[in-house]
Amino acid sequence: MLAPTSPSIRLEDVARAAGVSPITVSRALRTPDQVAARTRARVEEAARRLGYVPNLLAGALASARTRTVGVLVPTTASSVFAATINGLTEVLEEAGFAVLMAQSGYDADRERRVLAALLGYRPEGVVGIGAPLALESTAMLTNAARAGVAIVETWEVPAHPIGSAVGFDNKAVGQAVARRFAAMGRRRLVFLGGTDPRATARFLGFTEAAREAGLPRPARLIVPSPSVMDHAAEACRTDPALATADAVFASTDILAVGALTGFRRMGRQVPGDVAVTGLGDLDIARHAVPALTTVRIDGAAIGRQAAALILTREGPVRTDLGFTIIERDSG
Amino acid sequence: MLAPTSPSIRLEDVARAAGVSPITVSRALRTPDQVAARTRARVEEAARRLGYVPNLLAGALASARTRTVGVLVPTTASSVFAATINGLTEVLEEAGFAVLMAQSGYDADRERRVLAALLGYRPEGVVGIGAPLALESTAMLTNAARAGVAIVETWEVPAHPIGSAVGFDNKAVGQAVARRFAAMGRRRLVFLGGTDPRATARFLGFTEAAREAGLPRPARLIVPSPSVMDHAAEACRTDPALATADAVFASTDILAVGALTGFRRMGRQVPGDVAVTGLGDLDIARHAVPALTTVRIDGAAIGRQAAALILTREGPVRTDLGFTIIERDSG
DNA sequence: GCGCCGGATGACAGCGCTATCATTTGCCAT
DNA sequence: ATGGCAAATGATAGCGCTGTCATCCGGCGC
Repeated sequence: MLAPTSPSIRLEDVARAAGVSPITVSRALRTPDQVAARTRARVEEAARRLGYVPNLLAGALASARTRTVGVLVPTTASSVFAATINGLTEVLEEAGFAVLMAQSGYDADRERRVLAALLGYRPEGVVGIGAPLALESTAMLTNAARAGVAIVETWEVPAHPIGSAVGFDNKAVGQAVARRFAAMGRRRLVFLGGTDPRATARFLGFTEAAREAGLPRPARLIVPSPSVMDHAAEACRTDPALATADAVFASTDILAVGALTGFRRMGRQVPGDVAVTGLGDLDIARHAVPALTTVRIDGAAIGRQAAALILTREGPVRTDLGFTIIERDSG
Repeated sequence: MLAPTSPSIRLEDVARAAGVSPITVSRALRTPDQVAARTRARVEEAARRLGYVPNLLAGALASARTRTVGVLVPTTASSVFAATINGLTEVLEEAGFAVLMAQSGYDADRERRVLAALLGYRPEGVVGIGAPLALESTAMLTNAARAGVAIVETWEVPAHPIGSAVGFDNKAVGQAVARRFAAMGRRRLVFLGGTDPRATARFLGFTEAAREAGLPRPARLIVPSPSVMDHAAEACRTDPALATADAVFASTDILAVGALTGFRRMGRQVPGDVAVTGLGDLDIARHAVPALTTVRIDGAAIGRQAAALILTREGPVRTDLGFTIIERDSG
C-alpha cells in the first residue's frame, strides 16, 4: 500500500510564501550576508514553516559543486579502516560535505562497478584505501582527476599515485616486524594476511629482513578475508606452517586475535611457543589475552589528512605518517 | 597547484561521436532493448572510447528517481552495526542503488544536521538505527515520508514507527538476560550501556524481570560511548557497583569484552565471581577469554530486510526478527 | 497497391536550483 | 538638487539529463 504522496516544497514555494523572488530565497539561505535582515527573517520564517529542504541535487547541477566526497573502502565491516573513515567523515561533515560510501569487498570487479556509480554522482573528491585493484578503476580515476576531482589514496604511498597519497611504508612495516622477531631469536616466521597490495608489500619487507637476518624464508598464509577472525583461528588448526611457527605477523589485529584463539585451542603458548604481532592497534589489541603486540597506525590522522587534502584542493601531495610497534605480551 | 582541468564528457558528446541524438544514447545505456543492435553497439563503443560516466545527478533530477538510500547510524566505528550496514549495502548495490551514510554519533543535534543534509539529496529511502533522537528529526522524516520517501527504523520496533520497522524487542532481551541471571543464582545485577532508547528499553526489561525474581534493583551504569571497550574496563576499576556485582549485562559485546578486561585486572574471576553477558554476538564474543555469553542479533538479516522494504516500497511493515541467547563461558 | 502497425529514432520541454548580468533603491558627497 | 555608488533584489538562461509525444520507416495483410 502506497501512502498518498505530496510533492516536496521547492524554492519557489518558499519565495511565494515570503513574498520575494526565488533567487532571494536562495541567497537568504546560502549567503545570508547578501540579504537585508528583515527580508532574511521573512524567508527563514517561511522556510521553517513549510519545512523546506533544499534539493541539493538541483543545486549541485546548477553550481557544479556537489559538496560530496566518495570513499572507496574494501569493507566497512572491519574496524581496521573505521578510524580512517571516522576521521575523514568528521572533517568533511564540518565543512558541509556529504560522504558517499562504496565497498569493493577486496574484489576488482565489484570495485569497478561501485566506482563507476560513485563517479556518476560527481564527487569533488575520491578517497580510496590503497591504490585501486583494477586497471580500469585507475583509468576512471585518472580521467576523473583530469576533470578536476581530487583523488587521495590512503594506507599506502604507491610508487605512482594518481593524485595525493597519505599513508605509511608497508614494506618498512614488514621489515621492522621481521627484524624484531629475529632479534628475539625467533626463526620460523609466518606471514598471515590477504592478497591486497598493502599486505603484499608488508610480506615483501618481512621476507627481505628475514633473509638479511639469515632466517629461513617465511611462509605466507593467505586468508579469504583479512577481517574475519575465524579464518585465522581455522588456519592455526589446519596449516602445518602455523603448527611449527615460532613467530606470526598477522596483517590485521583481527587476524592476530583469531590466531591467538587458534593457538590457545591447539595448546600452543603465546608468546612462549609462538610470538604473535598484529597491525592496527585496534581496541581489541589491548583487550586480547595475552595483550597483543601490534604495529600502530594512526588511522584517524590518515582520514583527517585525506579530508584536508580534498577541502584545500592542494595539488598532489605525498605524506608518510609512519608507524610504531607497540610491545605488549603476545611477543 | 591545480592541474588544468577538462570538462567531463556529456551525453551529447557521446551522441555526436556515435552519430545519433542524445536521447538515443540515453536509451542505449539505460534501456538497451529499445535500441537497434547496430546503433547500440556504436553508442557503446563511443561511450567506452570517450570514458563517458553518466551524470547521475542530472539523471536523478530529470527522472525524480535518485536511486539513492540514506543510512543514519549512530556510528560506523562500532562493529555492532557493521553487519546491518553490510546486509543493507549488499542488497541495495545489487539493485543499483547508492548508499549515503550519515553518522549521528549518538548526538541529537548532530543527527538533526546530518539528516537535513541527507534529505537534501532526495534519497528514495532512509534507514535509521532505531527511532530518531530529536523531535525535529522525526518531523523531517515524517515530512519526507509524505513526499514518498520510504522510512525504515531498525534494531527496534518503536511503539509508533514513522514507516516500517525491522528489529527485535529490546525490553524482552533485558528480561531474558535477567531471568537467566536469576536462574543461575546471581543477585547483584548491573546493567552497563549507553543512554540511547534501545539500551534504555533493555534496562527496563532487565529491571522488571529482576524485580519479579525478587532480586534487588539492578544498578545502571552509563558509559560515554557503547562502542569503546576502554570505557567499560575503566568502569570496572572505578565503579563500586561493578566491584560488588555478581552479574553484568553489557549493552554491546564491545563493552562486555571491556568488562572482561576490567575484571581480569581487578582480579575478579569470570564467571566465578561475576557473570558477563554481551549483545550482538560479534566475532570478538567467540574469541574473548573467557568466550562471551551473548545475545545474538542477526544484524545482516535486519539490513537485508530493511533494503528489501525500500526496494519493494511495501507500505508500513513491522517485523520482529527475535534474538537468541548464546551460552558460552563467561556466565 | 494501399493503409496500417509497431519498432526505432528524434524534438522539445522541464526537473529545481544557481551564475550572471540587470535593475532598483537609498544615501552620501558635492 | 543631482550625480554616483553600493546595497538589495530581480530576470534570464542553463546545468545534463529524461519523460512525453511526435515522426519516420519498413513490412505485412488484404
